[in-house]
Amino acid sequence: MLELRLVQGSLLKKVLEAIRELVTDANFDCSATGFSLQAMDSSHVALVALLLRSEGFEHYRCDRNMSMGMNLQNMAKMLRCAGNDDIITIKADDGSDTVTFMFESPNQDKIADFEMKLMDIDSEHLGIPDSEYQAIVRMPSAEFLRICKDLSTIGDTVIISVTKEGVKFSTAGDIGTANIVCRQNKTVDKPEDATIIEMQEPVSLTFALRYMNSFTKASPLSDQVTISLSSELPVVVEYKIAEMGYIRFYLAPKIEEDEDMKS
Amino acid sequence: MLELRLVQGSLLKKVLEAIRELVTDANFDCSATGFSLQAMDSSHVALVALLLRSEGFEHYRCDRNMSMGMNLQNMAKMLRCAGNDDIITIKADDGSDTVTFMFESPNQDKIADFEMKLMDIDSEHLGIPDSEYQAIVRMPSAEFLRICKDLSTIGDTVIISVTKEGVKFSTAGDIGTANIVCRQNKTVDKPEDATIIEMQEPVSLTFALRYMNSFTKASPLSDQVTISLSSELPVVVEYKIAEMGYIRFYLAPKIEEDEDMKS
DNA sequence: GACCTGATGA
DNA sequence: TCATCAGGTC
Repeated sequence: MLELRLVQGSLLKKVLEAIRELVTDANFDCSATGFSLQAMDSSHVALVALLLRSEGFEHYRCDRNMSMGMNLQNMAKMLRCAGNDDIITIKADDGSDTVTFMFESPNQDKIADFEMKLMDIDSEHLGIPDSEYQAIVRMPSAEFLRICKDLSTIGDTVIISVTKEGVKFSTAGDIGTANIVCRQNKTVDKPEDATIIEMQEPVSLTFALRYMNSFTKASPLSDQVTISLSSELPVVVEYKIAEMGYIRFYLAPKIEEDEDMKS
Repeated sequence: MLELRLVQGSLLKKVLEAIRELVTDANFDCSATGFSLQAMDSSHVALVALLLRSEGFEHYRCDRNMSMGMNLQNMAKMLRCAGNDDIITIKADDGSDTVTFMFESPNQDKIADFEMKLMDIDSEHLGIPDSEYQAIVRMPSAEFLRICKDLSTIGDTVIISVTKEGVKFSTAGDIGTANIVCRQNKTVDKPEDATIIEMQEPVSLTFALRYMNSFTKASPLSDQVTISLSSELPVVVEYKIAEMGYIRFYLAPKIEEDEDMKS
């Protein structure tokens, strides 16, 4: 038996809006630790990892570990039926092939339950090691969103280069080239406006903007985004989910040869 | 070497949004006087003249006259990547075949530079004589925009008739006819709401609404528009750019015979 | 209330 | 990638 009650239901709504474009089907894993998901995007290039810790739920009952395969498009459809202020409860009986989402309006006047069929999904759960990164950039998520969108109008890939002074986002396309530099800035009125760079050594990596733009769909979850970079490692783009956990997106850098081969 | 720093970068953004629909490629001419452009629209019917005086820039360095051919669609794309509060600097080295647009965010935390290839464009720079006009109408740009849009839903051409009392915009189409009269009104709370007519003698001219509607894309640049009319002369539709200059659109009147010839 | 811009689905 | 739809702004 599983019963997870989330007072701030809008969080779950935002989580699904953030990943449904990238991942079509995925297993949600439920354990004493929390409610989590790990999945590759449909083209097997990017990876999404979600964690909602059990402590973040008002009520968290998970008698034994469960893995529930869901179609995220359909799950998002159902969650869109929840009001933003609704309390959402996720329920599943042991051995059942369905999951139930219950939405309670704040004043308890409206109670809805949506039942969805579960799917069998081959899960390839990767152990993701905690790596040391050459550079970690924390910046306003809205700014990162804007930069990725702007650069997309010029080119298809972004080169992210970190030095002590700042982080540079560059692209090139038919009509020209673009470089956007964000300086480190810790002394800002509101902490959510800060741009902070922790750098062990300079790093410069290339990524497909298409995926970056998908990742930024998670911006509503957090004012800040963290970008962790190392040569030879996938970049991690992380959005913290207040009091609960995170969404992390992993994307392998493009190898330099790619640049020469295109034409 | 050319370096023009414009604190109110949104002006340049608006200028490009105003003319990119009408003109695809054009030469920007840079001299000690200012940054200017003169170009025919793609069907060679209308003419655009832009002037941004050097005094309007915070910093204006132009060692020698330069003419820079740009694709306005691409230039607009790049300028859209500037924030509305950004400071924009236009840079070009002598003999270079590129131009660089630099965007600085107000707090200097974000600095972007976009480089664009220049083009070779045959320019046919016309000397436009300062003519005397039979009538000059000054009116709110939003009102002119609205009139042109409204009349477009009825007909394809507008007859602009000026008398001492006011200016009349008329059209006719399959579904009927329309006349909109704006009376002179100098005694208005806000000067930008005034409608002022300076008339030497009455005049009535016909124009294609399609072009008028293009011209009104410049409305965000100025609260007022000036329409200068004379028989046998192109109409001038002018939007002043605060402290800097103007955009002027020229359009030849339709000859009366046109009316009879259309079936 | 209308228009325009941005976002989404086919 | 394009057309449609929704939300924000004036």
